[in-house]
Amino acid sequence: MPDLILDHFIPYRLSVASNAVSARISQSYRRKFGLKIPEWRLIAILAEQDSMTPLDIGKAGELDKITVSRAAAALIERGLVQQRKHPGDGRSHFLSLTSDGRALYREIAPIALATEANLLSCFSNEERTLLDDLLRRIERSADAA
Amino acid sequence: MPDLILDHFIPYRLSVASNAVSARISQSYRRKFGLKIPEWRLIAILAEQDSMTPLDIGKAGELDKITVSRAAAALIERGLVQQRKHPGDGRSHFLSLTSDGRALYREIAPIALATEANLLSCFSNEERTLLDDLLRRIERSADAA
DNA sequence: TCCAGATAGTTTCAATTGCAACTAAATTGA
DNA sequence: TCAATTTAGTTGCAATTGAAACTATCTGGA
Repeated sequence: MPDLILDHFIPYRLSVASNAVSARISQSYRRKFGLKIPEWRLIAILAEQDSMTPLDIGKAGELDKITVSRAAAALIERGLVQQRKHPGDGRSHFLSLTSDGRALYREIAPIALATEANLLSCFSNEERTLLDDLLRRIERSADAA
Repeated sequence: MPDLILDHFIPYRLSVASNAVSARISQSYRRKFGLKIPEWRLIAILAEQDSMTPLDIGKAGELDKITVSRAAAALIERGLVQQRKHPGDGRSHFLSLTSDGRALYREIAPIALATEANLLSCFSNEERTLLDDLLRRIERSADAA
């Protein structure tokens, strides 16, 4: 009856692949470091940018403001992130990693990269780049509409 | 400091792309037909296979048994899916679409395909096939570990 | 200047999810 | 044969998530 074959339906394939990868990755962040995915993402962003407002973190990491707010609160509580006043805007503030936060990042980053390498072990470099590119394009396409 | 660039980290790209696509797609199922993603997926599976047990549906669609159970209950409630006894196993049962369910499927399927076509409108056929293939491989890789 | 939006971030509350416990039926093996 | 274990599916409860309301601050125009 159907001309739609779920098994070849790209949104389905994408969701299944993403779930499988997320499950695999988040397990290791969670078990070893007690971090949820948004928390890990926030750390990774701050490691690249040093100091940012929650709003900019959200933009940089596709996190909504509620998620950023909660992740930041949890990380501040654990002493991994610190807050300081935004000089020009009293509603906002800057977030940055503490030295504990940076130390944690230096522990996790290699593991994250190794996990990724493992996931992609059967991919050539071209394929890897291609996947990155295709994912970006489909994402842009989805956002557009 | 980091050798990990979030923006090129494949698990991140995958998650962002999948979320963008899911958001786009689920909105249309939800608004037009009042279906959640697992409900839609269950319908799509039954449209292909005609009659299956919840267990087999779960295997076919990467849904866990709780999700299948709840989706099926909701669809039965709406008269889109029906249950009948499993002759050989009293613990289980068969699920299939009712004629209303099939009618709904015939409405949604073309929309789903059109949405997919739209998402992939800037992809060549080769790229499309390639994406499917790459997603399958990374998924297998993630499941393996 | 000061009031009417607009904006940053947080909190509250309701919906969704997922684990673990549960029921019921089937299978295994002494 | 029948008790112990396994399996199919459901349900109850706790954690996660997200939308909308809220607080505090900022901006722009009379």
